[in-house]
Amino acid sequence: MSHIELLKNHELKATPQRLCILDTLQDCGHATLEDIQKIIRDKHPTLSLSTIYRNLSDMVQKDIVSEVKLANRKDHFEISKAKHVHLVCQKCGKIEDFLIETSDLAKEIERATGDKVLDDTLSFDVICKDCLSAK
Amino acid sequence: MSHIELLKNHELKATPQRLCILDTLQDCGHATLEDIQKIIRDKHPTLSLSTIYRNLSDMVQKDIVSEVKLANRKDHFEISKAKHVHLVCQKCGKIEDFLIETSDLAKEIERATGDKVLDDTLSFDVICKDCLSAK
DNA sequence: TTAAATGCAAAAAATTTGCAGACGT
DNA sequence: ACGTCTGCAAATTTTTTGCATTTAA
Repeated sequence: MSHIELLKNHELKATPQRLCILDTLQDCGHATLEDIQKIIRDKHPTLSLSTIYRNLSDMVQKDIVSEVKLANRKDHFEISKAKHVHLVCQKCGKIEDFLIETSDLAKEIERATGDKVLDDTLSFDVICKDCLSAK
Repeated sequence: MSHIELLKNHELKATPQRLCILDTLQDCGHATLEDIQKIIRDKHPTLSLSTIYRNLSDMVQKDIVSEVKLANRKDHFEISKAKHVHLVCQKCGKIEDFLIETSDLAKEIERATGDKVLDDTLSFDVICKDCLSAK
């Protein structure tokens, strides 16, 4: 689905600013607010900071974009996609995605607590393959 | 271990301010910076905001306190303890801890990626038992 | 006694808001 | 044409810092 459709499907106008933000997220995979500002400053120098704030916030509300919170790192934003685990390399800082079935854990929690598990976000701190082999 | 020992073991002086912050975290289990300010304002009205910031930051550095980042919620602080999962109720906002063995997941990730998994932080969004039965 | 810690006030950084004009549909 | 969206500047909120004084060890 194109970003234009994506926005329209969520009752948001497909403005160049919003498309620019989405393109940036698409290119980066993960990006902090700072990253986004910096990248956008080149492509679209007149795009204001408040517009970035407002649109990220709106798109997170609409669940077009996800805000990813990780320990010891600035918050990242990304285009919402299927559930995955974040692998955060403590050496080089790279963040990999890893698709995984976590429903067994969810089931176990439901059994033990009586709660209903809705959704999950999971991250692991790792030393990535590249950093391991660089030693 | 007392909070005094806890601080001394980490080369931090056991000041009344630090003890007050730790007591507050102990009582609350989880607390946002705002919570901490509010609670401390009563017990110890002269404890300054910058001291709270500085000490939380120092104690997180020393790993006495953990900063818990959760999607769509303000960051929480808590006294560091054994690894556990956070269950965040989307209805009432309550956060429960749930001790669980996640090493199988870690193993699976290591096998599939070649990374070394160091540590984990995991949270699940739930509707808690109480909210479920309140319907 | 002495290095570390605190409070205060001020600075800096991050985020939000109001509003007049521009723009997507 | 209409209501939404934007840029700008200003307001607000959050976090950090410098420094004189106090305090734990």
